[in-house]
Amino acid sequence: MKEPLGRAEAEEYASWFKALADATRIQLVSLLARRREPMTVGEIVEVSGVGQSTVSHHLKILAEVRFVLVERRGTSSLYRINENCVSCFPTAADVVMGKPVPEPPVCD
Amino acid sequence: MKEPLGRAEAEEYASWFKALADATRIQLVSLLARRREPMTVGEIVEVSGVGQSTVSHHLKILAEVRFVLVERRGTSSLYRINENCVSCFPTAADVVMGKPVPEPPVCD
DNA sequence: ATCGTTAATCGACGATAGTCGATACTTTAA
DNA sequence: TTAAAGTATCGACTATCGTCGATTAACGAT
Repeated sequence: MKEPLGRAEAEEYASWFKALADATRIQLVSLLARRREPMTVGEIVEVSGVGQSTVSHHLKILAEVRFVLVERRGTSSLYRINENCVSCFPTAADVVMGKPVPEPPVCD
Repeated sequence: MKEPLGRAEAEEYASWFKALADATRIQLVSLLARRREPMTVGEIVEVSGVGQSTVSHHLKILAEVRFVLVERRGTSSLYRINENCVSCFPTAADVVMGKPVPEPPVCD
């Protein structure tokens, strides 16, 4: 029988799911996904109604697993969905099947 | 343009991902997935090395989203993976594409 | 160089979540 | 009915997380 996941792998898997385990982050992802163009933090703050520092905090978490990509343009930061990461994001079936934990893809 | 997810839907999505956003729960799922037969809480406690009340607590969380199914047999509780739920578990792409939040499937 | 704009970081607070030991509950066996 | 076994729940503690306001840092314009 195949061995169950060790603690280290389990934590790696969990860190992926943690990125989407918050309603605010789900909303930010949903918002970015519905805009063709990248959005600045200020725009996101306006539309979402969440505080600026809070938005920045959540975007950082999403960026750490490369779910979103950031590009600095002048004094602004442009955030957009990383389509590559969306497709590499692990599924529940991956956990059950014991698939190796994906690494966040390196992009631009 | 399609509307981004509202708060209520975002929280429903988040509650799915929260179920797998903990390393211990990932390990329990992984363990159950690799055993053909259902396991009792006692067996899971032995193999996982986690305290009995902690195991019970995590199994309850997994059962609430029907990721695992429980069947009482005598004084024991038999837990097993719910294959239906594994396949209906939302993916990151579902969030991005604005797919309706899945309902945990009703089983047996 | 300074000022204004934008975003990231810091510090603090309350809320939530994970863990454990102890206790209560449920079911079977005697 | 009692006792024993197995599990769920409770209470407490700690750690982590989400949020906000304030501050700092980075950049462009004047």
